[in-house]
Amino acid sequence: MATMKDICKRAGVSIATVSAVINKSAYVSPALEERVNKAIQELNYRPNAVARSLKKKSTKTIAAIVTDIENPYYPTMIRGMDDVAFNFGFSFILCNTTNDPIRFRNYLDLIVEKQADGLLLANISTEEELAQVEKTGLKYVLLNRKPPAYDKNYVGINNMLTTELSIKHLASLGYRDIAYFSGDLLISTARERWEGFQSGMHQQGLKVDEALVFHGDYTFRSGYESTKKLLTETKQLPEAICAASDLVAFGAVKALRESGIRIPEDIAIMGNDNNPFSENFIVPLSTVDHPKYEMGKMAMELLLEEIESKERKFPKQIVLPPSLVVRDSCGWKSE
Amino acid sequence: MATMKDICKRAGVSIATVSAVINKSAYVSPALEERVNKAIQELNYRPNAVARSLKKKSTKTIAAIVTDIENPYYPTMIRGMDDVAFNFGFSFILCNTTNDPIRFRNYLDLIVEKQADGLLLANISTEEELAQVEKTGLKYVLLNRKPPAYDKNYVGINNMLTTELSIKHLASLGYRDIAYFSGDLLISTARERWEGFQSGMHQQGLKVDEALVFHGDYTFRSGYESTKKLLTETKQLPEAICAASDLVAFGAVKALRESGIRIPEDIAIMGNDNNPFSENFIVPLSTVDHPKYEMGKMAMELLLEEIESKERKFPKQIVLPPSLVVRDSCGWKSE
DNA sequence: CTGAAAGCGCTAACAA
DNA sequence: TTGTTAGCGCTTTCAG
Repeated sequence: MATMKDICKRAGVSIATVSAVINKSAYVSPALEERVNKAIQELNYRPNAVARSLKKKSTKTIAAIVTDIENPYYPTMIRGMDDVAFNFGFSFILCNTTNDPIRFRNYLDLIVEKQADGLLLANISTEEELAQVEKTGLKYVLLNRKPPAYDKNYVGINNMLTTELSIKHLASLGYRDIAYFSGDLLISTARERWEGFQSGMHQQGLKVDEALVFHGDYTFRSGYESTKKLLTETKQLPEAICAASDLVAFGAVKALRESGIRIPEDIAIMGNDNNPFSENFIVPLSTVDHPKYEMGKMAMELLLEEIESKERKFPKQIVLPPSLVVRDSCGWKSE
Repeated sequence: MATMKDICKRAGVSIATVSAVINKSAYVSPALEERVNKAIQELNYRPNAVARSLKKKSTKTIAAIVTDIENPYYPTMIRGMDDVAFNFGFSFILCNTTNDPIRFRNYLDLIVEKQADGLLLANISTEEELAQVEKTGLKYVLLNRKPPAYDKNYVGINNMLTTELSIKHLASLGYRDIAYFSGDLLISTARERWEGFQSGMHQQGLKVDEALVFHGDYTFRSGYESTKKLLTETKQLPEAICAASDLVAFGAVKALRESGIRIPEDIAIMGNDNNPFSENFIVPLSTVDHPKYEMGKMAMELLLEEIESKERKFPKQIVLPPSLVVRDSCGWKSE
């Protein structure tokens, strides 16, 4: 690899001049600039970012930590991140913890050693995890999930509204007897959706039937099992199921169909998050769309702003709106 | 951030001693080692990897370039890569080109500037792209797709076998009249699957009906449109459709159902690649599983081996076997 | 406007 | 066994 020294020899100028033309950091006479550029071309020279980073104490790289890149929620978020990182000339280290806390710790160490300029975290749920992040001293922003009472930089969606919207939709279709399949309440988004369910029911003048709420997690399996339980425990089918995620709804649909129950004729089902496959699922799933791309994008923008500006910025929480997506799984109002 | 100098002051030793204990690169008396470790603890010191990289001319980072991280084929591959990178203490820069050639170029520049130790590429289809990669001078391995006649480091699957397996399965179920929905033949995997279809038909003593092959790409939309075309152009439905990807199969299923055609009763349909949602699709899709995780894993291993060993290794092509996954979309042999 | 030189944090000879 | 020192490739004063 050619270095700046090679360039200055070849161009017959000093190293400072080379630096000046590369970074446009000072006026250089057209003649010299020409010569330098020519040498750069000829030697196929590319500046060494490692050396520059050492000097400037900035690597222009951001790390993102995610628990499970195979969950289709994340690739879209990641694309949002990557798009803005790319536009800012930053690169982007991806860390997939597979939900392993020790792997999380190790990634954090790796990230400080590599001198990343900032950190994006999509799955921080506890104070302890947050404390570890704080300990790195890095600038960071959380997105999607957050620990209780967290009040620093964050971008997420209005999860409470997701379920309120769902209930409103269900109620408008005439359903009153509504089951809820909750996510894991240790996770902020699941707590918020659960609250939204309750307040939504309240707003619609409906009451929540404890026998009809099942606490599980966001997985397909959880939806499947909750449905099986529902089917055995309760004598009469509810009119509708409100699921905490599309995967949960998928699982429910599978179990329902195994019992010969038709959707939406016998029961309506509402998802949450608008999984890429919902549109073409067995029965196109009515759900609530989350702006995942924007989440990733804005989180990266927020972080980069924070990094590029010298002054300490005031913490900012950005909450994006979800939106109802009506497909077939809840039926249609008979006029 | 504390530096090595801070440590040596605090521990009252020389900087070389500190380096020796951190890297275990030389014997240090237990007493000194103790003192050094204590100082490291107290100052919460972490070595600066960029300084180390500058000196050692190795960054311990690998970049991966992928065209579309939202295609569920890739997250699994990426998990495979990340798992081994993590185990080797490497970190992992993700570059999502969104299929934009100029973005591809820019990523390549970024990657050489950042001094990545190696490069993983999942979507190289042309000589030109390959030439650009070669020009970086980096060690690399291709996976999944490759340019024609490429004979260097590669890991992929036996794509020809995927369609042969499909046809064999279809034939065993008694189908003879089989349509093929191809991917984009500019892509190596699509070419290989297409060849596999032809040779598979041949092996089963079946002949391919030109009127029944549709060239498109790997998308849902392509499957949908090919089916519409099939439905209008041909008077009689084939007995089965062999799709070049699961997404194509999904699109076909959608179009078929819109026309009231039942699967598998009226027509059988076979996917290819085993999308995570195929299992729970409208009709559970029979398909061919690709070992995506292993592909990512082995590609990263191959690359890391290459990097860690000094001698020039002999190029290696690893071809992994696909495997048939029988679900419901092709029906079952009536005893 | 251009060049010389110091130094970012670390490693690895080489000396002691 | 431990310490001194010269760079790695670049940026950035500061003189000229």
